[in-house]
Amino acid sequence: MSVGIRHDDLRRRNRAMVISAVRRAAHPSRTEIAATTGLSHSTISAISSDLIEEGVLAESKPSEPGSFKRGRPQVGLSLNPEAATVMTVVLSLNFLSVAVIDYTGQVIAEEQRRLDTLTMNREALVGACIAIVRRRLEDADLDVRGIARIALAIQGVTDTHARAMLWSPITPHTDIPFADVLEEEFGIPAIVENDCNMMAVALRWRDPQRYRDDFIAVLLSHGIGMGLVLKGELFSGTHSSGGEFGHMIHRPDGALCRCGRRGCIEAYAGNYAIWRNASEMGEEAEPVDVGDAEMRVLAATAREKDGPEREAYRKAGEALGFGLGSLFALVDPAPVAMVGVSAAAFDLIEPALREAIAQTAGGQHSKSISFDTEPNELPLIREGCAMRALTFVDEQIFAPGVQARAGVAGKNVA
Amino acid sequence: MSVGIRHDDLRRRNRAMVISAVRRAAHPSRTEIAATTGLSHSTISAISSDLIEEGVLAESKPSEPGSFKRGRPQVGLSLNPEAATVMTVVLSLNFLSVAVIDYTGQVIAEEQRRLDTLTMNREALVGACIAIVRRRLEDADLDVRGIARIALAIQGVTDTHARAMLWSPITPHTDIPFADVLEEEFGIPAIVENDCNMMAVALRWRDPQRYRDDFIAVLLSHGIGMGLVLKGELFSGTHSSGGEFGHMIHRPDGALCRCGRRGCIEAYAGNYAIWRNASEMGEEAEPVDVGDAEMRVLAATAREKDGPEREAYRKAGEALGFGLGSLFALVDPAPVAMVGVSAAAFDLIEPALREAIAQTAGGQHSKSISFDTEPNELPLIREGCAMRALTFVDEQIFAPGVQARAGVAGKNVA
DNA sequence: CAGTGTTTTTTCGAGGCTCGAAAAAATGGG
DNA sequence: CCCATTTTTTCGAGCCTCGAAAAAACACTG
Repeated sequence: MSVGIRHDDLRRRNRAMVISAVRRAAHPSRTEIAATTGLSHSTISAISSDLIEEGVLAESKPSEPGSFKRGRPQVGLSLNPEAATVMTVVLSLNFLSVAVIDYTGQVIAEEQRRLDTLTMNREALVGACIAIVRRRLEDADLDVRGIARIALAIQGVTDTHARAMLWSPITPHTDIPFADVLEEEFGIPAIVENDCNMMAVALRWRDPQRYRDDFIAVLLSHGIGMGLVLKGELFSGTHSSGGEFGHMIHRPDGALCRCGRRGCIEAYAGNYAIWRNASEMGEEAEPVDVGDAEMRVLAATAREKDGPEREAYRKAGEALGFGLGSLFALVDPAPVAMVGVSAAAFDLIEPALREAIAQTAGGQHSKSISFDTEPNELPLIREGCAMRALTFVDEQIFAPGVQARAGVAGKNVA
Repeated sequence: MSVGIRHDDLRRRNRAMVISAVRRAAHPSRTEIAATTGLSHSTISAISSDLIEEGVLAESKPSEPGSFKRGRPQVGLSLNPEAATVMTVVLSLNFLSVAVIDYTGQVIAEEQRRLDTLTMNREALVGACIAIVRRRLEDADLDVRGIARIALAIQGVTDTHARAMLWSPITPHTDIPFADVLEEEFGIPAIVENDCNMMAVALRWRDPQRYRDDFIAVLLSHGIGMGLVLKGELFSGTHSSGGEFGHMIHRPDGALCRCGRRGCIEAYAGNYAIWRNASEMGEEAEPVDVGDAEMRVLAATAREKDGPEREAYRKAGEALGFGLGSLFALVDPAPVAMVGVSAAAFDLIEPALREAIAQTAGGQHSKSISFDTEPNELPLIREGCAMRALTFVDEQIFAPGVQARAGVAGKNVA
């Protein structure tokens, strides 16, 4: 069942720890790393000199530029930007975006493309991804071997091993093994991740103070998604992907959801749901995709006068509030980030949301629930995706298990 | 943040692993342990001879009595029953139960007592627990030092560190620091755990085949509780206790719940809810405690004729079904164990439950959801509690961190 | 500008742990 | 009674981390 710790694992894990400490902090000194990891100075010294020699880390100026301290000045450690390069692919509704990222997380090159994901056939969709990746590789004048990992983020359900998209609202096709396809095509290890999970990862890197061990990222867009971090770890469902928060049941036998079921949270709070409630089309109306601009107009109208538009946002708030309340019955309250177009309309949503949450088990500790908003999800998803890919490089290439070490490290550490 | 692995941790963890392997399997040989842990024979040999010398393990007959294999016969390892003794305290509605357990998990002595938990004052409740523990200690002719740990299971919300009961339906009092009280009184380290979590722990020990890495234990009793195991670990809320499944919202502004809120699952599926629906008292009726015998009569009536009783169970099933469906939107479907009086009436609950679950996101994979029933929760809770206490002994006393080692191990390893 | 104090980093030997190989132990089969 | 077979122990090698001490690098002082 659980496996014992071998002697070689020790170094591996501690290497990974040093790398992650350097990635997290800005130019930490060896002494600072020793303090945060709890390892001795000698160990940190040994590991970091190894890593510098291998070209993973580099020495840089100390963290505090104006340090007027007495003794020997600290030498800051930083990631070597050229240690590895990764690629991110973000596939969302009618939109495909690719970026080449250096080892420090800086964007080297990028390309974005509109495409009609809903109507494309399977081969065209997969082909579009492959084509854009290939174009970036060629344009950036990069050797295929120069890319260490590819991470693909997609809206919908992915499998446990981050290898395939099982189901997605952006395409009628199911079970597309993107990771295998990309690996076969380019020979580069690839992973497939849920977009909301990547949002959560990005939030943690952006603001580690606020988004620390426990928090929730909710995507308010066409659909409702969620990325959940509990006890410092991404909480993905055991088999498939991130929690399908949007498809928790708000009202049994309630409004028609895009997924074909009834009463889902999304059927009240998704863009299409807000839209059809605002236009008084009824809860049975076929879900339509509404543009971001139209949603902004809708929000403006709702702010202006008390009509069906305002009521639509109220209903959305209510659904989200009861949903979060039920969620908080299971996992204790935590900070929430609202992301996506409708997050820009959170002022319209919040009152009903808070009222609903107060009527639930989560309401007791409503103080610890605070909301933050971020209207633009795409940059967030890409950032998270990049960090995910880089973390894989950190762990798999630069602090690999015994078997992987010789082979992979050899060709990537240049 | 995350802490590096020290060199001493290695032995500690591997010791813990060997102990747990012996506890899990029936008389495993050293070779078998080497296979399951992935450690080398030499390491297992060294660790187990240490443990035998310390009196934690003992050699016994091989696992397969009729082993006619060729070579040197395997020597089975087993736990030394006298290595340590623990105590379990289970506090439930109007009932207090204490047991003394040896290191293998066998019950040495026990005592049970009725008491009126709902009306007792705070001091009386705490005093009753102390008194029954003291009596067991004296009767069993045990030195206080002979008990290594006390584990107390209670219905309700406990704090993260397993030290206090924060809130419970069995008493009006809140924030009772049972662990501190017991430690102060007897000088024995104590922990406080949620009853449903202990049910889940026990199920895992009873049937590791079925209840392995992911499963759900649902308590169908006065209230509705849940113990959730995900990825092989008990999933407790981040701050407080196990998921308050019973207080997820089934119908916004719905039936009156014992917790004062409206529309909770419990307000449809708790004993009192089934009772008041069966007696057609309306969903506003004040919750009353219904005896187990009365519930059994109710179930029998419901089986006999199609009246309000049957409808009450149908409503309970519907609430549980939508609740599980919402849960399965977050954590992928897993086997469910229904425990408690109303689990004996699961035949009445199941049809509506399945129908509801089919209308939710969880319904897609309904194949992987299977139900098992266990009408009697008390033995399960006590078993889980015992295993919890013993696991603590395994990890904290017999495979302790560096600082704890000298002091504690000295007086307990006899 | 040399000496002193302070802090960071490296060096070095000690102690522990796990591992693989070989030896020892324990048994059935011929 | 010896051999084949399997389990368990023994032993030396190789790593890894640690603590202490040394070395390095700078600020401050007079």
